[in-house]
Amino acid sequence: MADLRISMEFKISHRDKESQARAGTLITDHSEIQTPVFMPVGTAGSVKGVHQQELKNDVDAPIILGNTYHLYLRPGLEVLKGAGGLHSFINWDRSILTDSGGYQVFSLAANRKLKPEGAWFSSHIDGSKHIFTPENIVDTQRIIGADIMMAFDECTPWPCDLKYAKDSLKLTHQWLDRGLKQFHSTEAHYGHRQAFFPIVQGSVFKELRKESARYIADKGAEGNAIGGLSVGEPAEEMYAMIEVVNEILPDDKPRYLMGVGTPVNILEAISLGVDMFDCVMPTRNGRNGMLFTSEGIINIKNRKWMDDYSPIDTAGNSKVDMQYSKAYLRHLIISGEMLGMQIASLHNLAFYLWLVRKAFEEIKSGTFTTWKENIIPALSTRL
RNA sequence: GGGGAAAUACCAAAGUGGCCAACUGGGGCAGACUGUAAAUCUGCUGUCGUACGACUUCGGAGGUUCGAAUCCUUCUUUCCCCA
Repeated sequence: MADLRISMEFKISHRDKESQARAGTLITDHSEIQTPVFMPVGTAGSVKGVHQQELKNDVDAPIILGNTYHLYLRPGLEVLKGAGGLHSFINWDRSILTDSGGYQVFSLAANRKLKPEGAWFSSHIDGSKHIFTPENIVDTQRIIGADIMMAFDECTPWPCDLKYAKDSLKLTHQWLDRGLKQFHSTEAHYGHRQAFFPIVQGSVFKELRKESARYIADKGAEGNAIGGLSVGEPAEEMYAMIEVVNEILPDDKPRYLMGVGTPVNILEAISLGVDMFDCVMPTRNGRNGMLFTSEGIINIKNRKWMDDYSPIDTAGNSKVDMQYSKAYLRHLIISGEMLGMQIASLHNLAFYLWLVRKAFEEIKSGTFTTWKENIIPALSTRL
């Protein structure tokens, strides 16, 4: 079998002395990504409520996510193929990472059946039956054309007993080997390179996490992911898992913590040596009226903002922050106006991207840990 | 001028003798949301109390009844139809 083709470059430029935090650059054929990075989630070919143009010009996201399960069901592979891949279809010329559908194994558990060969799904759209295998998930991600493709895994639920976690991990590892094989024996379709990230599982069991991290580290992939966390377990358990896993995962490859999280989660994970993040929180919670700001967390639906005409966030990381008042945004969200959801999503994403860029700068200047400790109280304050 | 219908909590609207402090919507208040089946979901919404519960309510007044939002009398108000 051929060696993993080099499909991206990752260089760590700075390291924090007091923690495992690193600052670096990840380069794909579509964009240069400064790490740590937060990747907005665009499940179905759209970061909900935010234009691609805003993602570039205002949020300045170097990479966004897509989801294999959702894109496979709709618009479907023929449409994606006809468009020449997802980048072209959605008019996004920066990087894209696609989740494999492993999370849907977890979140759509009621609609699926796990078998050694793969996972049978009933479509949440029309009930039709489909099988996802480690192989066809690679093929599908080839058609989507993601710069970074994810291995097909089972994101274990929480709580979950040791036996279940063990069996699940075994399955995830078997699926990984099959996915890798498929990855190595297929080619990218659209002239740009694609990387393939394996995913560490093991629930909240340290020994399983270590075993999984060793198994994955051995594969020599260009980047590695930590999955199965932030599914309900206490944050401390999540941090403990990240810590043991990162002691084993290759230091010179990017580490991607899947599905995390709150601003505080992200800073803590950065200090544990994580480089990449994604989460629906800034967009979903934004649509539901929660704002992450430099001064704390705001539930803009609360009555107290009714006549607060101050800017959304005086730190002003996004153009909308100074353009609109809290009172106006509250009115829009309360009234169900779609503009409210758009502004909230844009603000939150801009805030998240500002946070990781700031983390980069602080790591670079050797002040990350102090800065982190100082900013955490504000980030977790409920206003 | 004549005939008919109706008045229920913030709004709309069920209930037509006890299971009613009163269905259900809406509105209001608060909470949840972490690789998006989510512009979604949950709770509360007469007063006091954490709660068991207690107390005051269904236009006003009076009455029938063991018991009334529900039946009777009367008053007030609103709406509709015919002149």
